[in-house]
Amino acid sequence: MPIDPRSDRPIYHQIADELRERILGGALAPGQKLPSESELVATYGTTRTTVRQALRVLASEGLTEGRRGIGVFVRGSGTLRRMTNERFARRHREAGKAALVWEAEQQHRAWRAEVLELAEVPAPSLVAARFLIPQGEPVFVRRRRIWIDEVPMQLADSYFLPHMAVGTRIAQEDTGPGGVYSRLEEQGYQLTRFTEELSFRMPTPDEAHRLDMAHGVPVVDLVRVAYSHEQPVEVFVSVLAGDKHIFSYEISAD
Amino acid sequence: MPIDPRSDRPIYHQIADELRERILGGALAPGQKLPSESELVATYGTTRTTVRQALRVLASEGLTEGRRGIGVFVRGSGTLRRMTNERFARRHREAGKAALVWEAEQQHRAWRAEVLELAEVPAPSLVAARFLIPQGEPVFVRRRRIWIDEVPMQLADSYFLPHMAVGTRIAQEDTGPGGVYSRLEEQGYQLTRFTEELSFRMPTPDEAHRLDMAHGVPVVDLVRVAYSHEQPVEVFVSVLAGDKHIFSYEISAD
DNA sequence: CAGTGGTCTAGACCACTAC
DNA sequence: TAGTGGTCTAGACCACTGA
Repeated sequence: MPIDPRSDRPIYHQIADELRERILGGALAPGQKLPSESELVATYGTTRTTVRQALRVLASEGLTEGRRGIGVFVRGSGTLRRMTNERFARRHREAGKAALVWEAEQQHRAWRAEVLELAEVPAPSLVAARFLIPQGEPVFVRRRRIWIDEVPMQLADSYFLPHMAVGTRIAQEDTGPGGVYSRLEEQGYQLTRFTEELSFRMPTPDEAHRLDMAHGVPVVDLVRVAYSHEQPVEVFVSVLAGDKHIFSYEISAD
Repeated sequence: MPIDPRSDRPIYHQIADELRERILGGALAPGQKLPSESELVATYGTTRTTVRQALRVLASEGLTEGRRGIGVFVRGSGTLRRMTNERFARRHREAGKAALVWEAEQQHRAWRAEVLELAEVPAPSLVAARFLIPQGEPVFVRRRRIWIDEVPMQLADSYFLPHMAVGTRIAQEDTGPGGVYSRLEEQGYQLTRFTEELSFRMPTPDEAHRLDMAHGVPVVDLVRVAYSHEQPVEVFVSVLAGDKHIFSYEISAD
Protein backbone atom coordinates (compact mmCIF):
# COMPACT_ATOMS: atom_id res chain seq x y z
CA MET A 1 0.00 0.00 0.00
CA PRO A 2 1.68 3.20 -1.06
CA ILE A 3 1.16 6.32 1.02
CA ASP A 4 -1.61 8.71 0.03
CA PRO A 5 -0.43 12.25 0.76
CA ARG A 6 -3.93 13.61 0.21
CA SER A 7 -5.47 11.30 2.79
CA ASP A 8 -6.91 12.76 5.97
CA ARG A 9 -4.72 10.34 7.87
CA PRO A 10 -1.33 11.97 8.44
CA ILE A 11 1.58 10.48 6.54
CA TYR A 12 3.37 9.41 9.69
CA HIS A 13 0.31 7.45 10.77
CA GLN A 14 0.06 5.79 7.39
CA ILE A 15 3.70 4.74 7.64
CA ALA A 16 3.22 3.53 11.20
CA ASP A 17 0.10 1.61 10.16
CA GLU A 18 1.98 -0.19 7.43
CA LEU A 19 4.92 -1.11 9.65
CA ARG A 20 2.58 -2.17 12.47
CA GLU A 21 0.76 -4.47 10.11
CA ARG A 22 4.02 -6.14 9.13
CA ILE A 23 4.92 -6.56 12.80
CA LEU A 24 1.58 -7.90 14.01
CA GLY A 25 1.21 -10.02 10.89
CA GLY A 26 4.52 -11.68 11.64
CA ALA A 27 6.32 -10.46 8.52
CA LEU A 28 8.61 -8.63 10.94
CA ALA A 29 9.22 -11.04 13.81
CA PRO A 30 10.43 -10.13 17.31
CA GLY A 31 14.13 -9.32 17.23
CA GLN A 32 14.08 -8.47 13.54
CA LYS A 33 15.37 -5.15 12.28
CA LEU A 34 13.07 -2.63 10.65
CA PRO A 35 14.24 -0.77 7.55
CA SER A 36 16.62 2.01 8.54
CA GLU A 37 15.36 5.55 8.73
CA SER A 38 17.09 6.52 5.51
CA GLU A 39 15.59 3.52 3.75
CA LEU A 40 12.15 4.54 4.96
CA VAL A 41 12.77 8.09 3.75
CA ALA A 42 13.57 6.69 0.31
CA THR A 43 10.66 4.25 0.33
CA TYR A 44 8.01 6.75 1.31
CA GLY A 45 9.48 9.85 -0.30
CA THR A 46 9.24 11.95 2.82
CA THR A 47 11.66 13.47 5.27
CA ARG A 48 13.50 11.92 8.16
CA THR A 49 11.46 13.90 10.69
CA THR A 50 8.24 12.35 9.43
CA VAL A 51 9.71 8.87 9.33
CA ARG A 52 10.94 9.29 12.89
CA GLN A 53 7.50 10.46 13.94
CA ALA A 54 6.09 7.20 12.55
CA LEU A 55 8.72 5.16 14.38
CA ARG A 56 7.90 7.00 17.59
CA VAL A 57 4.29 5.90 17.28
CA LEU A 58 5.36 2.28 17.18
CA ALA A 59 7.79 2.74 20.06
CA SER A 60 5.08 4.34 22.17
CA GLU A 61 2.93 1.29 21.52
CA GLY A 62 5.71 -0.87 22.89
CA LEU A 63 6.20 -2.58 19.54
CA THR A 64 9.72 -1.44 18.66
CA GLU A 65 12.93 -0.37 20.30
CA GLY A 66 15.71 1.70 18.78
CA ARG A 67 19.38 0.85 19.31
CA ARG A 68 21.69 3.68 18.54
CA GLY A 69 24.20 2.92 15.85
CA ILE A 70 22.44 -0.30 14.89
CA GLY A 71 18.81 0.11 13.99
CA VAL A 72 15.20 -0.19 15.12
CA PHE A 73 14.06 -3.64 16.16
CA VAL A 74 10.80 -5.41 16.88
CA ARG A 75 10.60 -5.87 20.64
CA GLY A 76 10.77 -9.41 21.90
CA SER A 77 7.89 -10.57 24.02
CA GLY A 78 10.17 -10.83 27.05
CA THR A 79 10.09 -13.17 30.00
CA LEU A 80 6.69 -13.62 31.53
CA ARG A 81 6.18 -14.11 35.21
CA ARG A 82 2.86 -15.43 36.32
CA MET A 83 1.46 -14.17 39.60
CA THR A 84 -1.24 -16.48 40.91
CA ASN A 85 -3.20 -16.31 44.15
CA GLU A 86 -1.88 -19.80 44.85
CA ARG A 87 1.35 -18.16 46.00
CA PHE A 88 -0.37 -17.13 49.25
CA ALA A 89 -1.42 -20.65 50.21
CA ARG A 90 -0.66 -21.50 53.83
CA ARG A 91 0.92 -24.81 52.86
CA HIS A 92 3.71 -23.00 51.05
CA ARG A 93 4.43 -20.86 54.10
CA GLU A 94 4.40 -23.93 56.28
CA ALA A 95 6.87 -25.52 53.90
CA GLY A 96 9.11 -22.53 54.63
CA LYS A 97 8.59 -20.82 51.31
CA ALA A 98 7.72 -17.15 51.03
CA ALA A 99 5.26 -16.29 48.25
CA LEU A 100 8.04 -14.94 46.08
CA VAL A 101 10.20 -18.00 46.58
CA TRP A 102 7.44 -20.47 45.85
CA GLU A 103 6.39 -18.63 42.73
CA ALA A 104 9.95 -18.38 41.39
CA GLU A 105 10.68 -22.05 42.07
CA GLN A 106 7.40 -23.05 40.50
CA GLN A 107 8.51 -21.39 37.28
CA HIS A 108 12.11 -22.59 37.62
CA ARG A 109 13.48 -19.10 37.83
CA ALA A 110 16.48 -17.72 39.62
CA TRP A 111 15.43 -14.91 41.89
CA ARG A 112 17.14 -12.28 43.96
CA ALA A 113 15.75 -9.63 46.28
CA GLU A 114 17.93 -6.55 46.46
CA VAL A 115 17.26 -4.80 49.75
CA LEU A 116 17.22 -1.07 49.14
CA GLU A 117 16.14 0.22 52.52
CA LEU A 118 15.09 -0.97 55.98
CA ALA A 119 13.82 2.00 57.92
CA GLU A 120 11.15 3.63 60.02
CA VAL A 121 9.38 6.31 58.00
CA PRO A 122 6.22 8.45 58.23
CA ALA A 123 3.31 6.54 56.75
CA PRO A 124 2.36 7.70 53.23
CA SER A 125 -1.38 8.35 52.90
CA LEU A 126 -1.91 5.23 50.84
CA VAL A 127 -0.36 3.12 53.58
CA ALA A 128 -1.89 4.97 56.51
CA ALA A 129 -5.38 4.59 55.07
CA ARG A 130 -5.03 0.83 54.93
CA PHE A 131 -3.51 0.51 58.39
CA LEU A 132 -6.31 2.78 59.67
CA ILE A 133 -3.77 5.11 61.28
CA PRO A 134 -3.20 8.84 60.79
CA GLN A 135 -1.01 9.82 57.88
CA GLY A 136 2.56 10.48 58.99
CA GLU A 137 2.53 8.03 61.93
CA PRO A 138 5.73 5.98 61.97
CA VAL A 139 5.73 2.70 60.06
CA PHE A 140 8.53 0.30 59.26
CA VAL A 141 9.32 -0.25 55.60
CA ARG A 142 11.31 -2.88 53.75
CA ARG A 143 12.11 -1.55 50.27
CA ARG A 144 13.36 -4.09 47.80
CA ARG A 145 13.92 -4.60 44.11
CA ILE A 146 13.12 -8.09 42.86
CA TRP A 147 15.24 -9.63 40.13
CA ILE A 148 14.15 -12.75 38.26
CA ASP A 149 16.78 -14.40 36.08
CA GLU A 150 18.87 -11.27 36.65
CA VAL A 151 16.19 -9.03 35.14
CA PRO A 152 14.73 -6.29 37.38
CA MET A 153 11.02 -7.04 37.55
CA GLN A 154 9.46 -5.32 40.50
CA LEU A 155 9.92 -2.59 43.10
CA ALA A 156 8.44 -3.89 46.32
CA ASP A 157 7.84 -1.91 49.51
CA SER A 158 6.48 -3.77 52.54
CA TYR A 159 5.09 -1.64 55.35
CA PHE A 160 4.53 -2.83 58.93
CA LEU A 161 3.39 -1.30 62.17
CA PRO A 162 6.61 -0.68 64.11
CA HIS A 163 5.70 -2.80 67.12
CA MET A 164 5.35 -5.85 64.90
CA ALA A 165 8.58 -5.34 63.00
CA VAL A 166 11.24 -3.44 64.92
CA GLY A 167 13.45 -5.79 66.90
CA THR A 168 12.30 -8.84 64.91
CA ARG A 169 13.70 -10.58 61.87
CA ILE A 170 11.25 -8.57 59.79
CA ALA A 171 13.63 -5.64 60.27
CA GLN A 172 16.62 -7.72 59.14
CA GLU A 173 17.84 -8.20 55.60
CA ASP A 174 17.20 -11.94 55.78
CA THR A 175 13.78 -12.61 57.23
CA GLY A 176 14.29 -16.37 57.45
CA PRO A 177 12.29 -19.35 56.17
CA GLY A 178 8.79 -18.54 54.94
CA GLY A 179 9.56 -14.83 54.87
CA VAL A 180 7.80 -12.05 56.76
CA TYR A 181 4.45 -13.80 56.68
CA SER A 182 5.88 -16.71 58.66
CA ARG A 183 7.42 -14.25 61.14
CA LEU A 184 4.07 -12.51 61.60
CA GLU A 185 2.33 -15.81 62.22
CA GLU A 186 4.99 -16.75 64.80
CA GLN A 187 4.09 -13.55 66.62
CA GLY A 188 0.53 -14.80 66.81
CA TYR A 189 -0.88 -12.84 63.91
CA GLN A 190 -2.44 -15.68 62.03
CA LEU A 191 -3.00 -14.59 58.44
CA THR A 192 -6.57 -14.97 57.31
CA ARG A 193 -6.85 -13.14 54.01
CA PHE A 194 -5.22 -10.77 51.57
CA THR A 195 -6.64 -8.09 49.34
CA GLU A 196 -4.89 -7.05 46.16
CA GLU A 197 -5.63 -3.90 44.20
CA LEU A 198 -4.21 -3.37 40.73
CA SER A 199 -4.08 -0.14 38.79
CA PHE A 200 -2.27 0.78 35.62
CA ARG A 201 -0.26 3.69 34.29
CA MET A 202 2.91 4.65 32.47
CA PRO A 203 6.10 4.66 34.53
CA THR A 204 7.91 7.71 35.73
CA PRO A 205 11.39 8.07 34.18
CA ASP A 206 12.86 6.92 37.48
CA GLU A 207 10.75 3.77 37.54
CA ALA A 208 11.48 3.10 33.88
CA HIS A 209 15.18 3.32 34.69
CA ARG A 210 15.08 1.19 37.83
CA LEU A 211 13.06 -1.51 36.08
CA ASP A 212 15.07 -1.23 32.86
CA MET A 213 11.90 -0.73 30.86
CA ALA A 214 11.56 0.18 27.19
CA HIS A 215 9.39 3.06 26.09
CA GLY A 216 5.74 2.30 25.59
CA VAL A 217 5.55 -0.24 28.40
CA PRO A 218 3.08 0.37 31.24
CA VAL A 219 3.51 -0.50 34.90
CA VAL A 220 1.14 -2.12 37.33
CA ASP A 221 0.62 -0.54 40.73
CA LEU A 222 -0.10 -3.31 43.18
CA VAL A 223 -1.34 -2.64 46.70
CA ARG A 224 -1.73 -5.72 48.87
CA VAL A 225 -3.00 -5.78 52.41
CA ALA A 226 -2.45 -8.84 54.59
CA TYR A 227 -5.04 -9.28 57.33
CA SER A 228 -5.06 -11.20 60.55
CA HIS A 229 -8.72 -11.40 61.57
CA GLU A 230 -9.67 -8.00 60.16
CA GLN A 231 -6.49 -6.42 61.49
CA PRO A 232 -4.18 -5.21 58.72
CA VAL A 233 -0.67 -6.48 59.48
CA GLU A 234 1.17 -5.65 56.29
CA VAL A 235 0.65 -3.15 53.48
CA PHE A 236 2.61 -4.10 50.41
CA VAL A 237 3.07 -1.44 47.72
CA SER A 238 4.68 -2.50 44.49
CA VAL A 239 5.41 -1.34 40.98
CA LEU A 240 5.80 -4.09 38.39
CA ALA A 241 6.94 -4.03 34.77
CA GLY A 242 3.71 -4.49 32.86
CA ASP A 243 5.13 -6.41 29.93
CA LYS A 244 6.77 -9.02 32.11
CA HIS A 245 3.83 -10.03 34.31
CA ILE A 246 0.53 -11.81 34.07
CA PHE A 247 -1.76 -11.82 37.08
CA SER A 248 -4.01 -14.78 37.51
CA TYR A 249 -6.75 -15.13 40.09
CA GLU A 250 -9.10 -17.92 40.93
CA ILE A 251 -12.51 -16.84 42.17
CA SER A 252 -15.19 -18.98 43.73
CA ALA A 253 -18.64 -18.70 42.18
CA ASP A 254 -20.41 -18.71 45.55
CA MET B 1 15.83 25.51 37.74
CA PRO B 2 16.90 26.86 34.39
CA ILE B 3 17.90 24.48 31.64
CA ASP B 4 21.55 23.47 31.37
CA PRO B 5 22.37 23.04 27.67
CA ARG B 6 25.70 21.40 28.52
CA SER B 7 24.07 18.73 30.64
CA ASP B 8 24.13 15.13 29.48
CA ARG B 9 20.37 15.10 29.88
CA PRO B 10 18.77 16.27 26.64
CA ILE B 11 17.08 19.65 26.78
CA TYR B 12 13.68 18.19 26.01
CA HIS B 13 14.02 15.85 28.97
CA GLN B 14 15.00 18.71 31.23
CA ILE B 15 11.94 20.66 30.13
CA ALA B 16 9.72 17.61 30.56
CA ASP B 17 11.21 16.99 34.01
CA GLU B 18 10.41 20.50 35.12
CA LEU B 19 6.85 20.42 33.83
CA ARG B 20 6.31 16.94 35.28
CA GLU B 21 7.45 18.17 38.67
CA ARG B 22 4.92 20.98 38.54
CA ILE B 23 2.17 18.54 37.60
CA LEU B 24 2.97 15.86 40.16
CA GLY B 25 3.65 18.48 42.81
CA GLY B 26 0.21 19.92 42.28
CA ALA B 27 1.34 23.33 41.02
CA LEU B 28 -0.39 22.37 37.79
CA ALA B 29 -3.61 20.66 38.80
CA PRO B 30 -5.72 18.34 36.61
CA GLY B 31 -7.62 20.36 34.03
CA GLN B 32 -5.19 23.25 34.19
CA LYS B 33 -3.52 24.57 31.07
CA LEU B 34 0.22 24.32 30.58
CA PRO B 35 2.11 27.27 29.13
CA SER B 36 1.60 27.43 25.38
CA GLU B 37 4.29 26.12 23.09
CA SER B 38 5.39 29.61 22.12
CA GLU B 39 5.61 30.61 25.77
CA LEU B 40 7.77 27.57 26.46
CA VAL B 41 9.97 28.45 23.50
CA ALA B 42 10.49 31.91 25.01
CA THR B 43 10.99 30.58 28.54
CA TYR B 44 13.58 27.98 27.66
CA GLY B 45 15.20 29.71 24.71
CA THR B 46 14.90 26.76 22.39
CA THR B 47 12.88 25.90 19.30
CA ARG B 48 9.35 24.75 18.98
CA THR B 49 10.43 21.28 17.86
CA THR B 50 12.30 20.73 21.09
CA VAL B 51 9.46 22.08 23.19
CA ARG B 52 7.05 19.78 21.41
CA GLN B 53 9.38 16.86 22.04
CA ALA B 54 9.18 17.64 25.74
CA LEU B 55 5.41 17.85 25.63
CA ARG B 56 5.30 14.53 23.82
CA VAL B 57 7.18 12.92 26.67
CA LEU B 58 4.52 14.06 29.12
CA ALA B 59 1.72 12.97 26.82
CA SER B 60 3.26 9.52 26.44
CA GLU B 61 3.28 9.25 30.22
CA GLY B 62 -0.42 9.96 30.24
CA LEU B 63 0.05 13.20 32.13
CA THR B 64 -1.13 15.73 29.55
CA GLU B 65 -3.45 16.04 26.61
CA GLY B 66 -3.32 18.57 23.78
CA ARG B 67 -6.44 20.26 22.46
CA ARG B 68 -5.97 21.82 19.07
CA GLY B 69 -6.60 25.51 19.00
CA ILE B 70 -6.75 25.74 22.79
CA GLY B 71 -3.71 24.41 24.57
CA VAL B 72 -2.14 21.53 26.44
CA PHE B 73 -3.87 20.48 29.64
CA VAL B 74 -3.11 18.30 32.64
CA ARG B 75 -5.19 15.17 32.27
CA GLY B 76 -7.94 14.68 34.80
CA SER B 77 -7.82 11.50 36.82
CA GLY B 78 -10.98 10.26 35.10
CA THR B 79 -13.78 8.13 36.39
CA LEU B 80 -12.65 5.09 38.26
CA ARG B 81 -14.51 1.84 38.11
CA ARG B 82 -13.69 -0.75 40.70
CA MET B 83 -13.80 -4.39 39.64
CA THR B 84 -14.03 -6.69 42.65
CA ASN B 85 -14.39 -10.44 42.78
CA GLU B 86 -17.54 -9.84 44.80
CA ARG B 87 -19.31 -9.19 41.50
CA PHE B 88 -19.33 -12.94 40.81
CA ALA B 89 -21.12 -13.88 44.03
CA ARG B 90 -24.00 -16.30 43.49
CA ARG B 91 -26.34 -14.20 45.60
CA HIS B 92 -26.16 -11.39 43.06
CA ARG B 93 -27.03 -13.77 40.21
CA GLU B 94 -29.87 -15.17 42.26
CA ALA B 95 -31.09 -11.63 42.80
CA GLY B 96 -31.28 -11.35 39.02
CA LYS B 97 -28.22 -9.14 38.66
CA ALA B 98 -25.47 -9.87 36.18
CA ALA B 99 -21.96 -9.07 37.39
CA LEU B 100 -21.85 -5.90 35.32
CA VAL B 101 -25.22 -4.72 36.61
CA TRP B 102 -24.42 -5.35 40.24
CA GLU B 103 -21.09 -3.61 39.98
CA ALA B 104 -22.55 -0.56 38.23
CA GLU B 105 -25.41 -0.24 40.70
CA GLN B 106 -23.03 -0.66 43.59
CA GLN B 107 -21.13 2.38 42.38
CA HIS B 108 -24.29 4.27 41.41
CA ARG B 109 -23.33 4.41 37.79
CA ALA B 110 -25.46 4.45 34.69
CA TRP B 111 -24.40 1.63 32.41
CA ARG B 112 -25.12 0.57 28.87
CA ALA B 113 -23.99 -2.43 26.90
CA GLU B 114 -23.78 -1.77 23.19
CA VAL B 115 -24.10 -5.05 21.34
CA LEU B 116 -21.66 -5.06 18.44
CA GLU B 117 -22.05 -8.59 17.17
CA LEU B 118 -23.82 -11.86 17.91
CA ALA B 119 -22.38 -14.55 15.69
CA GLU B 120 -20.86 -17.95 15.27
CA VAL B 121 -17.17 -17.63 14.44
CA PRO B 122 -14.08 -19.86 14.30
CA ALA B 123 -12.46 -20.03 17.75
CA PRO B 124 -9.36 -17.83 18.08
CA SER B 125 -6.43 -19.72 19.56
CA LEU B 126 -6.74 -17.93 22.89
CA VAL B 127 -10.35 -19.04 23.18
CA ALA B 128 -9.88 -22.53 21.78
CA ALA B 129 -7.09 -23.27 24.25
CA ARG B 130 -9.33 -22.48 27.19
CA PHE B 131 -12.30 -24.44 25.86
CA LEU B 132 -9.91 -27.32 25.17
CA ILE B 133 -11.10 -27.52 21.57
CA PRO B 134 -9.14 -27.27 18.31
CA GLN B 135 -8.48 -23.78 17.03
CA GLY B 136 -10.97 -22.79 14.37
CA GLU B 137 -13.86 -24.88 15.73
CA PRO B 138 -17.08 -22.88 15.71
CA VAL B 139 -17.91 -20.89 18.85
CA PHE B 140 -20.63 -18.37 19.54
CA VAL B 141 -19.51 -14.87 20.42
CA ARG B 142 -21.30 -11.90 21.96
CA ARG B 143 -19.25 -8.77 21.25
CA ARG B 144 -20.17 -5.73 23.25
CA ARG B 145 -18.88 -2.33 24.21
CA ILE B 146 -19.63 -1.30 27.78
CA TRP B 147 -20.42 2.31 28.57
CA ILE B 148 -20.47 3.63 32.12
CA ASP B 149 -21.93 7.11 32.60
CA GLU B 150 -21.84 7.39 28.81
CA VAL B 151 -18.07 6.84 28.72
CA PRO B 152 -16.79 3.85 26.72
CA MET B 153 -14.91 1.74 29.24
CA GLN B 154 -14.51 -1.77 27.96
CA LEU B 155 -14.63 -4.01 24.89
CA ALA B 156 -16.11 -7.30 26.00
CA ASP B 157 -16.30 -10.50 23.94
CA SER B 158 -18.04 -13.51 25.50
CA TYR B 159 -17.44 -16.85 23.82
CA PHE B 160 -19.62 -19.94 24.28
CA LEU B 161 -19.73 -23.43 22.89
CA PRO B 162 -22.47 -23.30 20.24
CA HIS B 163 -24.64 -26.00 21.76
CA MET B 164 -24.97 -23.99 24.95
CA ALA B 165 -25.76 -20.70 23.29
CA VAL B 166 -27.42 -21.02 19.89
CA GLY B 167 -31.18 -21.10 20.22
CA THR B 168 -31.08 -19.74 23.78
CA ARG B 169 -31.39 -16.24 25.17
CA ILE B 170 -27.58 -16.16 25.28
CA ALA B 171 -27.74 -15.61 21.53
CA GLN B 172 -30.24 -12.75 21.94
CA GLU B 173 -29.44 -9.09 22.50
CA ASP B 174 -31.18 -9.13 25.86
CA THR B 175 -30.12 -12.14 27.86
CA GLY B 176 -32.64 -11.57 30.64
CA PRO B 177 -32.34 -11.24 34.41
CA GLY B 178 -29.00 -12.29 35.86
CA GLY B 179 -27.40 -12.28 32.43
CA VAL B 180 -25.71 -15.16 30.64
CA TYR B 181 -24.48 -16.75 33.85
CA SER B 182 -28.05 -17.21 35.03
CA ARG B 183 -28.98 -18.68 31.64
CA LEU B 184 -26.10 -21.15 31.87
CA GLU B 185 -27.15 -22.21 35.34
CA GLU B 186 -30.73 -22.73 34.13
CA GLN B 187 -29.32 -25.12 31.54
CA GLY B 188 -27.84 -27.11 34.39
CA TYR B 189 -24.32 -25.77 34.18
CA GLN B 190 -23.91 -24.74 37.78
CA LEU B 191 -21.05 -22.26 37.99
CA THR B 192 -18.38 -23.27 40.44
CA ARG B 193 -15.43 -20.97 39.84
CA PHE B 194 -13.89 -18.36 37.59
CA THR B 195 -10.31 -17.68 36.64
CA GLU B 196 -9.19 -14.22 35.61
CA GLU B 197 -5.94 -13.43 33.86
CA LEU B 198 -4.74 -9.86 33.48
CA SER B 199 -2.00 -8.61 31.21
CA PHE B 200 -1.01 -5.12 30.22
CA ARG B 201 0.01 -3.28 27.08
CA MET B 202 -0.53 -0.14 25.05
CA PRO B 203 -3.67 -0.05 22.90
CA THR B 204 -3.77 -0.42 19.16
CA PRO B 205 -4.99 2.74 17.40
CA ASP B 206 -8.32 1.02 16.82
CA GLU B 207 -8.75 0.20 20.50
CA ALA B 208 -7.66 3.69 21.50
CA HIS B 209 -10.33 5.06 19.20
CA ARG B 210 -13.11 2.71 20.28
CA LEU B 211 -12.38 3.37 23.95
CA ASP B 212 -11.82 7.10 23.41
CA MET B 213 -8.45 6.90 25.10
CA ALA B 214 -5.82 9.59 25.37
CA HIS B 215 -2.24 8.90 24.38
CA GLY B 216 -0.05 7.38 27.03
CA VAL B 217 -2.80 5.29 28.60
CA PRO B 218 -2.38 1.52 28.76
CA VAL B 219 -5.06 -1.13 28.40
CA VAL B 220 -5.71 -4.24 30.43
CA ASP B 221 -6.27 -7.52 28.63
CA LEU B 222 -8.64 -9.57 30.73
CA VAL B 223 -9.32 -13.24 30.00
CA ARG B 224 -11.90 -14.84 32.24
CA VAL B 225 -12.99 -18.45 32.14
CA ALA B 226 -16.19 -19.53 33.86
CA TYR B 227 -16.19 -23.16 34.95
CA SER B 228 -18.95 -25.57 35.80
CA HIS B 229 -17.24 -28.42 37.66
CA GLU B 230 -13.99 -28.22 35.67
CA GLN B 231 -15.87 -27.74 32.41
CA PRO B 232 -15.22 -24.33 30.83
CA VAL B 233 -18.59 -22.84 29.88
CA GLU B 234 -17.63 -19.29 28.95
CA VAL B 235 -14.42 -17.61 27.82
CA PHE B 236 -14.61 -13.87 28.29
CA VAL B 237 -12.02 -11.76 26.48
CA SER B 238 -11.96 -8.08 27.25
CA VAL B 239 -9.93 -4.94 26.71
CA LEU B 240 -10.35 -2.24 29.36
CA ALA B 241 -9.15 1.35 29.53
CA GLY B 242 -6.32 1.16 32.06
CA ASP B 243 -6.78 4.61 33.53
CA LYS B 244 -10.44 4.04 34.32
CA HIS B 245 -10.25 0.75 36.19
CA ILE B 246 -9.01 -0.67 39.43
CA PHE B 247 -9.09 -4.41 39.95
CA SER B 248 -9.53 -5.65 43.46
CA TYR B 249 -9.30 -9.24 44.60
CA GLU B 250 -9.78 -10.89 47.93
CA ILE B 251 -7.64 -13.94 48.55
CA SER B 252 -7.93 -16.45 51.35
CA ALA B 253 -4.75 -17.14 53.30
CA ASP B 254 -5.39 -20.88 53.48
C1' DC C 1 35.14 4.57 8.43
C1' DA C 2 30.39 4.49 6.85
C1' DG C 3 25.98 3.85 8.63
C1' DT C 4 22.84 4.06 12.43
C1' DG C 5 19.66 6.33 15.58
C1' DG C 6 19.40 10.67 19.01
C1' DT C 7 19.01 15.49 19.28
C1' DC C 8 18.28 20.11 17.57
C1' DT C 9 17.46 24.27 14.49
C1' DA C 10 14.53 27.43 11.70
C1' DG C 11 11.42 27.74 9.27
C1' DA C 12 6.40 26.52 6.70
C1' DC C 13 1.30 25.59 6.13
C1' DC C 14 -2.79 23.79 8.20
C1' DA C 15 -7.25 23.16 11.16
C1' DC C 16 -9.32 24.56 14.94
C1' DT C 17 -10.83 27.76 18.82
C1' DA C 18 -12.10 31.93 21.05
C1' DC C 19 -13.01 36.58 20.66
C1' DT D 1 -8.35 37.67 13.36
C1' DA D 2 -4.97 36.19 16.50
C1' DG D 3 -3.47 32.37 18.91
C1' DT D 4 -3.36 27.50 19.55
C1' DG D 5 -1.65 22.81 18.64
C1' DG D 6 -0.86 19.30 14.43
C1' DT D 7 1.93 18.24 10.61
C1' DC D 8 5.84 18.64 7.59
C1' DT D 9 10.31 20.18 5.30
C1' DA D 10 15.41 20.43 4.88
C1' DG D 11 18.87 20.68 6.80
C1' DA D 12 22.78 20.15 11.04
C1' DC D 13 25.86 17.88 14.61
C1' DC D 14 26.40 14.13 17.76
C1' DA D 15 27.38 9.29 19.96
C1' DC D 16 27.51 4.88 19.02
C1' DT D 17 28.14 0.42 16.33
C1' DG D 18 30.21 -2.89 13.27
C1' DA D 19 33.38 -3.93 9.70
